Amino acid sequence: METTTERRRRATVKDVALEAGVSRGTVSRVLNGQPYVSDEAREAIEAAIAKVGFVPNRAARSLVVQSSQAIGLIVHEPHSLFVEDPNIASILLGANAALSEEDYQLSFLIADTSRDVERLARYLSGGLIDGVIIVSARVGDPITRAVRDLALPAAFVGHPRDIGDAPYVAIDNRGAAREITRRLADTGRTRIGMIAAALDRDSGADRLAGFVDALGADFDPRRVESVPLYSVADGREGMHRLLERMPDIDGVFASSDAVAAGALEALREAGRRVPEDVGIVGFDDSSWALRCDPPLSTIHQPAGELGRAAAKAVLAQLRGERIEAPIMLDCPVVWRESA
Amino acid sequence: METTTERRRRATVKDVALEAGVSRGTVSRVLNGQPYVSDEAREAIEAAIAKVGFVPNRAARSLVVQSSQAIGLIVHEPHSLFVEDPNIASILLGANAALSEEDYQLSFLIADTSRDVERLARYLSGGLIDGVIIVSARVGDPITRAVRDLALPAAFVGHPRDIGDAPYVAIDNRGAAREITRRLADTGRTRIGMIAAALDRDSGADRLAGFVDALGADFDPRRVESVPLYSVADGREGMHRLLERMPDIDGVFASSDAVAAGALEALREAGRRVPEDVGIVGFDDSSWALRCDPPLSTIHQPAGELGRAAAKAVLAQLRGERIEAPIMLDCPVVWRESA
DNA sequence: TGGACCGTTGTGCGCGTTCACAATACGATG
DNA sequence: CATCGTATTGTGAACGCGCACAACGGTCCA
Repeated sequence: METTTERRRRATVKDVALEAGVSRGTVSRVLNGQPYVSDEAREAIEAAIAKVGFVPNRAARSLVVQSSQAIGLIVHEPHSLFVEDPNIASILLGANAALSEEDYQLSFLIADTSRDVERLARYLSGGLIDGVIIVSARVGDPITRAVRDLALPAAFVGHPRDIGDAPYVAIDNRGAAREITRRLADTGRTRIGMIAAALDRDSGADRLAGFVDALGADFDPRRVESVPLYSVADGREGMHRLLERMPDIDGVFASSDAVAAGALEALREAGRRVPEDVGIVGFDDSSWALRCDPPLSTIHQPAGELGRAAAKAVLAQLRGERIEAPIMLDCPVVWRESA
Repeated sequence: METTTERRRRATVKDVALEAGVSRGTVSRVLNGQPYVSDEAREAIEAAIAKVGFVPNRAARSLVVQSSQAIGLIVHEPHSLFVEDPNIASILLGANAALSEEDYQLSFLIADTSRDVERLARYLSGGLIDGVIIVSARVGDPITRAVRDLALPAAFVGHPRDIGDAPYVAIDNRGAAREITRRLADTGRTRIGMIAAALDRDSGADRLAGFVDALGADFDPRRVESVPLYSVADGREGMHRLLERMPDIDGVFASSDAVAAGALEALREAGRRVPEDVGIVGFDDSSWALRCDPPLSTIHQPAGELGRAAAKAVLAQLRGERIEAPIMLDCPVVWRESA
């Protein structure tokens, strides 16, 4: 043993059996709540378990039943974004709640560097994880590939195009973006631009598509400024560039609340008033939305529910059920003061 | 098997051995990089591994070597706080980086409800986790007790009083609080109050102690408003109460940036200008600090480094090293515009 | 009294690894 | 040529558990 603290040998079923004066099989039966064990045997065993401080070895159990009662939630993101994004935490909590109800343990796995990705793939294939929830995957993501190769029960939050018919839970990003952009127009804005972030993933691309839909014939690619991440810094940068190209801009659709928060800073720096001079709307209804000044009009993204639904989808697969249709969740517009 | 997709039987060492025409022992040797295996055997085995798509079963390996190359990071927090707290994410990332370097997998475990706590304790004792990093434990925390009972290598971030001589990594909350409060006084504030959050944990209590230190003879318990959580809502609530009791207040030490953000809202609602009428300082230097208007003067908490150091402490214990002294990290004052 | 049946219990095997040991082959050395 | 050491390999046991099966003792009915 490698600790200095001389870790004492753990009690095993055999110890319990010995202590209780029964056989391993009987102990195993009470452990798993199976029938055919007499009351006196059960009591003796329970007493013995308490006495020797027995706790089943999960590795051994996993080995024989080929499952570990643990499911992973994988986030493949660069550092910075994860720290800033409150959505991920909510998804995590929602998934945990659903799993907890069925006595599954959630294990949150993060893939940061490419080295992480490799190690993670090994870990997943090691049999210590029964299924996975994958958040914010990109098209061509190596994690996605690894999961498919392992035929591991999985559910995606969001919908990268290359996951085949794997179950996913999502919102209608495109429709929501269309709706919120339209209402921006309905309130009288005529020179509307967009800061489009994360075009390399489905949510980003779909939000842009919704924007294009809404503008219809008025659409002009010069109205869109693209930035890599859903981050405050990128939002600010994007807004600055947009202001330069459209000095008379009077409406902005930022593809996330964080992006909107950055845009708000840029607008303030440029001396524009919100919502008087320019109206702005975000996406997510994260804690950013209320924290901004003025509070953001945005799309409510049910992050907790997404996590919960994804978890349930994985559990269903574990039970052998087949998930046919994607699970789509509602995401209403929340109208506040920024537009 | 429980999946509908007919998960194919995984290849085992035996399959590889058969394919390569050698014995299990030899396969095991190349798998673990041990000496005494001929070049031709090694090549044959590597080819066989690739051919049959072998990947070692971790449960089986864990069973015999009594270790799993995975360490847990436990956060025991009610929902809301975790979602709001950017520190936790940074700690997580720091720990992950350190573990990744030694090829350990980080598994993030959250304990939300009391049911979670129980399940978590079972999970930890199951042998699938070699050690744990514990964040934000309270005194008397059942998780702490479970970990001690298991004699699991552990490291705490922060310093609950009842962890005995378990290794921990922390900052000098008391000293930092003292320092920042003093500078509040040095800039001419004379009627200074504090919003003290989370007094049930060491960080909260120590920050209050530092405040008391700084005020010295001027201290009066009526200057302190206590709230349960490091949250924006509680900060706002606390500030409102403080304003009521000290209408002439001209300086506030909020025990975290989130609390300060809430206080800022309350001050704005009360029509006080910051920093002209009242100066305010926070604690953490989280993303809140820069996001507030005006930007917060605060204490820089090296969250990523805390996580990294805690991870290293756990790994050291796994190697059999004994961690004598607590690990203390620097936390400089960051002076901005809110005071 | 014999057999069928039921509840209850014990036993052996296998899950996929690693590890210690024995066994083998080969060359070098006396 | 016998002996020894060294490099390499195979084999059995063990890790802790669940499961299938056999075995036991008793009750009930014919």
